[in-house]
Amino acid sequence: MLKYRDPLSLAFQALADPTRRDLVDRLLRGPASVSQLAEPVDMTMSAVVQHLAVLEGAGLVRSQKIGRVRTFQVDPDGLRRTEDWFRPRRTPTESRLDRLGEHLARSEPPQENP
Amino acid sequence: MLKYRDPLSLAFQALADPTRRDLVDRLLRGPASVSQLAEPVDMTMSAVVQHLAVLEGAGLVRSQKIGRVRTFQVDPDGLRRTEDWFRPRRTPTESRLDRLGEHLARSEPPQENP
DNA sequence: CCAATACTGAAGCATGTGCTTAAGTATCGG
DNA sequence: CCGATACTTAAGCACATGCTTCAGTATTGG
Repeated sequence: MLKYRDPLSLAFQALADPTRRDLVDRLLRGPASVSQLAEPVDMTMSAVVQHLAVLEGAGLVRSQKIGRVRTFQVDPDGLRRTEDWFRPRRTPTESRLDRLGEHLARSEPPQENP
Repeated sequence: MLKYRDPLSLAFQALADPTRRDLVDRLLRGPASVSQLAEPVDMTMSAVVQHLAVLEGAGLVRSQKIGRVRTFQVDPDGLRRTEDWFRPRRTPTESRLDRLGEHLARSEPPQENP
């Protein structure tokens, strides 16, 4: 079939599995090794590694290996690019608020609880 | 396996297919019948109907049948609920702008290009 | 050094997915 | 009424996915 190889399809596909979304959530709290990621999950490390490969293939996480430990972390750009699919597809009512938000974001840096 | 039945998984799964995203895009320009949706797509109407069933099962579109014509339209809430998964998962830098947007959206109705 | 640790990779099984074809069932227009 | 229209549904095929087991390969601590 060889048809779902575009980045958006890969990302949505990756997020369609609750185990993988849990892994993303874990990684949002900070980088973690394969063992650390596998520990709370009720399946073999092998399966977790396969899930991580899907997430990495979708550009949602990245990893690097130091010694025998591979450490994963979220790729914020991957998440943002996926979320960006929705923005131009909001209904007009939602879009008006949205355009305001973008306008303000462009014009003034925000204040943290002034 | 029977494991991907939660609404979020269904929605992401539905959006993981380019044909289905195209159908959503078509429907964002206005409601359409099955025939109208199937016409520009290079596959049988049967296949398109199956794609539409996936989208409807995921709560991304709705349909009603009048006479022999079934008309589909986007369900904006379904799309918004799916997009909402990303919001609390943005990195801190992005989140600051985001919280500003929400704050402003709550306080003042926007002006259209004054 | 060498056994424990931390993955890695291949094979295999059960199910799920994306199509097609083919045979329906309603409704409508004349 | 009756043929065209507009779906609907079921069966079946090829390939994808989510696991498991099992057999590796590097690293590392003592």
